[in-house]
Amino acid sequence: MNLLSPASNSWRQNVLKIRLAYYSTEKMSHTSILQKIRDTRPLHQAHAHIIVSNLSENVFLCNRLMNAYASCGLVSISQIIFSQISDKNLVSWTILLSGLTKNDRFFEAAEVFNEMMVLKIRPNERTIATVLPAFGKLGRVLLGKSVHCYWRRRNFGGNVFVETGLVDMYSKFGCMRIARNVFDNMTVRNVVSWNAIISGYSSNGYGGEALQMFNWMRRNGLPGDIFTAMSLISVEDFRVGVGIHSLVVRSGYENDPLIRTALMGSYINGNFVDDAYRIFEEIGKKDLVAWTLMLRGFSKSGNWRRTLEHFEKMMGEEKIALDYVSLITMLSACSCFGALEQGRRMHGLVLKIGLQDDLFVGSAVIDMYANCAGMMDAKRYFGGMVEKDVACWNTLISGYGMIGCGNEAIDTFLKMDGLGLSPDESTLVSVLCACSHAGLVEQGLRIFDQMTKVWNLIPNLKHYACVVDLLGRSGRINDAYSLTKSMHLQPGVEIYSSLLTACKIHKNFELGDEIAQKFVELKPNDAGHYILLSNVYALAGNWDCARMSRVSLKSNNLKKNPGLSYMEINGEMFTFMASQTDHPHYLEIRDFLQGLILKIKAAGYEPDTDSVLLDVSDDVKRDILFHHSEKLAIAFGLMRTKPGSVVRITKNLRICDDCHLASKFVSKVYARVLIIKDANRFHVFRDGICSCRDWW
DNA sequence: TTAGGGTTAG
Repeated sequence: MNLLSPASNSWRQNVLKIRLAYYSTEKMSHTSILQKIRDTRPLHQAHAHIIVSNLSENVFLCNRLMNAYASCGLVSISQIIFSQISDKNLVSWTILLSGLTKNDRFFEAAEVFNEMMVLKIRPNERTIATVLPAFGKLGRVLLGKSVHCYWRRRNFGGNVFVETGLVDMYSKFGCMRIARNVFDNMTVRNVVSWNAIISGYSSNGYGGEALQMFNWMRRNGLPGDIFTAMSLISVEDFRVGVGIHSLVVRSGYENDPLIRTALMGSYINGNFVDDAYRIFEEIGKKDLVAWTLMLRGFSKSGNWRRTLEHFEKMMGEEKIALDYVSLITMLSACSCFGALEQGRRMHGLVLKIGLQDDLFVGSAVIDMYANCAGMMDAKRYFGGMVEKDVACWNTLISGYGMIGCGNEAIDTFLKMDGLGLSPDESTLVSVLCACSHAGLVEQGLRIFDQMTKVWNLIPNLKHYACVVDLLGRSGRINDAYSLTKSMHLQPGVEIYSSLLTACKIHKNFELGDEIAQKFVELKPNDAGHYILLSNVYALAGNWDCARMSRVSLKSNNLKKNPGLSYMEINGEMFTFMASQTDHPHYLEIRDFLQGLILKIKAAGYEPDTDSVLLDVSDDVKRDILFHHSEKLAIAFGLMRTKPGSVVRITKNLRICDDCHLASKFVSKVYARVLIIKDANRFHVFRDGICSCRDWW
């Protein structure tokens, strides 16, 4: 640029204007979208000025403009400007990439990077640092690794931006060993580098390592910042216990909105919904994320009434505009509670908001119908989708699995494979699980065997857990146990709990005891696992160990989920809790249930007191069985629905042996079809027989 | 260069 040319003066003015616009928008990026729109005006004016002043050929100016547009979210204008620059330089490419990644358009960023490679444009350190997050978010492992190699070959030397980007990328791939290796070899590290490794460990479930790195960081004289606090909040060990809050208070970020929502999330994950709600209430201006988190909190804690009330408040009083995540959360809640009526309403909202082409929403709708209405409705929605991804197919396959249609699940799986859609890890979990529910042992084993050979998938712990379940439930416990010993992975809680379940079903207490020992060493932080352990001991008559397991449950600050059953009658949801005598309809239900028990006893039912795994008298056991939530729900359902109609119940835990037995008798004596969905699958009781053929 | 809410599995 010739500074003496007549244009130079106006050029300087324009640079000034653009800088002004740039800085104002930069500040705006943290505030509301409305303000952003208002402030793009000077930017458009500057842009217009550049065009009329014949300056649109100036690369420097165009690069600046692109950056300014991208910074306020108008990345598509950035792309147009880029396409019109005749002599693009490396900075233009880098700014385009940065605009795309800053606006979450990772796929396009990777495409642009590929185009650069094709055009033999060599990226520099800044370009690489810009594009690495995109590879991480997209899971483009090979591309990421090749860029890492390229950077090493070019021998640029240490660069904190690139190296931190690499740590973050490998963490997102789940390759913590490589991430750590890059981190350890860094000569210069800043707080961002530390945060990247800490967040990597914490998000990949290595809480201990995350804390270790945090301590090491502090020993290096770095106190950490808000990002460090965010990463530590999500550390698993912190969730259930001591010190999340005190750490945050000490860090001084307690009132930050992001920290607050992260805290809410960790309380919800630890099943401390009231603590989460306390934080929610303290937030002055609640955003969609906070509202959505509470929706999940209420539904996760099994409280449908509060879930729905919260949703109505969100829609009514607060006029919060729903987005796809909040709708998925609600659909998933409807699915858990078997709330068909509300589920249909959510389906309507999906159409109203125009999210019918969203694939995530699609899976959630299919799942809701599969759980509430049946496979016909699920299939109808699936059939109407313009585009279907692997997750949609997986949802359909697991739907078939839940109703015990193993062959349909396998057929759907083969159909998907035949269409050229490669199954992913979850597909295999869904299909293996479907085989397990249907008792299709040989078919399941064959699919598992073909995993590596045909679909190039390396079995993970979940796959092994499915196969262990498949073998164990069919009585091949020793085969299941040898599989866990021969696999290339360290067995986790899931594997041992599958084995324990098998030992419990087949009353193999000797092996059960051996596995229980290993199980205890793993210190599971899920209440359900301790209950299982306690039940296995109880069945073996080892009451001391059974009691100990329940004590460790308490000492680990874990809460057992109470047994809950739900029933929707004419759109109204009724909840029943085990042993709940203060239910508004309790007396009515109790009287009816007493008569019901007498009737089915006359038909041959005898309470299965072995299902009560507590060291109490038989009378107390019978009373506990009488008050199981399913039985209260069945009685209420028979009372409140028309003779001959189907009684639908959803249960949060797995149905117990005694309720399963009683349901069979009820279906025969009362000539009613009972459909009970438990935590695992559907049981359709008809004429004294269950669709699961007592295999569950 | 790092950060909060979501679907399919047991």
